[in-house]
Amino acid sequence: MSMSDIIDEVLENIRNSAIFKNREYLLPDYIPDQLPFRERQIKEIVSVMAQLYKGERPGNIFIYGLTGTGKTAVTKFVLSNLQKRIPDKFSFIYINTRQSDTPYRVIADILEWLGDKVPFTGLSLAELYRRLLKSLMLVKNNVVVVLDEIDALVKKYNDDILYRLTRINSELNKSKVSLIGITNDIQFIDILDPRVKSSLGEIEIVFPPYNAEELTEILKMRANLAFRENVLDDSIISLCSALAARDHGDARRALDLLRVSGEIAERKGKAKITQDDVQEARGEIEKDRVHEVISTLPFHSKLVLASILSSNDRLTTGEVYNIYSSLARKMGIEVVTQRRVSDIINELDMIGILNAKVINRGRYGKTKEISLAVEKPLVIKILKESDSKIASIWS
DNA sequence: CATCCACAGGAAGGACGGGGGT
DNA sequence: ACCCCCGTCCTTCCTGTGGATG
Repeated sequence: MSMSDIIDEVLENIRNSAIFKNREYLLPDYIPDQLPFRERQIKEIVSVMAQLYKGERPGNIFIYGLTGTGKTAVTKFVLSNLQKRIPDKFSFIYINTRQSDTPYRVIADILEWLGDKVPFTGLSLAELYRRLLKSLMLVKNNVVVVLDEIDALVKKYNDDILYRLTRINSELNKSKVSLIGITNDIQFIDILDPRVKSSLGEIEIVFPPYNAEELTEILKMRANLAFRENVLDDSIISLCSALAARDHGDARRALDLLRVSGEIAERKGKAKITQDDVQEARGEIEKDRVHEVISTLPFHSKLVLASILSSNDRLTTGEVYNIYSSLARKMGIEVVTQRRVSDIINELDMIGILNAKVINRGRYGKTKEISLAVEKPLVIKILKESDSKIASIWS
């Protein structure tokens, strides 16, 4: 089969889809031209950014809101629309600090965006800041830097990068930099250095979670764009919204759920999405997530996880460490310290594979109560196929 | 009511592999 | 060629702690 045949075939499949008219409208990175229930936030951001029109530096903005409350979509929406209207007044860069998760990467991203080629690693941070300043000197317009999910970056490192970025303007004369910081941790601002706090928190905007009715409305709009007629009725949309509303009103999850439900119905060759498809989609999304996080774990984290699987009860840190140690001994592998295992347990908790709760048992000490947060057979299956040494535990 | 358990979790730093600048 | 930097995973040493028990 030739290349163009393959392309034709894929296109043909899409044209023939009984379910989707245009699947892209349900993908997470699609920015709609309507953002319902966010008028107030849009207005606030625009009124701050309007300073750009006069060629002045807008105040730094700090945006809070849980995941899937439209923070990123609204910010991108406002900036790109503004860009269309006053293209010669400013430029902006969006950086997700979950992807670019070190100060080095963030600065490197800005430099690359400015057209400066920087090595993946090797330079000192000080050198990067020097280059950044040099490059910014040559920029004529104001620059808006959006830092999405900065709480993660600042917690992992410190707020030095924010401090430097907020201070950089004093070294620049032509163009000025303004920051938009996005976070889903409300308490985040408290851990900032007071100087950064006062500078970054010039304007604060809050994004409350969507409730079930609002989610329903949002899903309806997107469903109309994405699906063919009569593919789904309102009960499907309500179900997706209800499931997502239970999860702190996360619109992204709701959209994912709807899209995957559609994909499942399509794979089955059905013409309509049913409630069962939605339930199946839930399971599939969760499985993908678990697979993704477990298979990329370092070896000892996998081994710690495997240790926890060996019991159906809740375990303490000490018990986990004992099981882990004996597994490692059997396999002839050096153990890491209990201190490290304690951190590994926290990491596994963070990514939602375990539940680890600190408890006080009085006389019997302070420890963590650890249990599996996901389906055990699934974890075993993933561990087996991702590491042959660990697979030998169950053989 | 003080004690003391079984850890929690912070701080500092090191080994190592991937990558520089000059 | 030489020395330097970075991120990741890990160690060592440490101080802190809620509440059942004696």
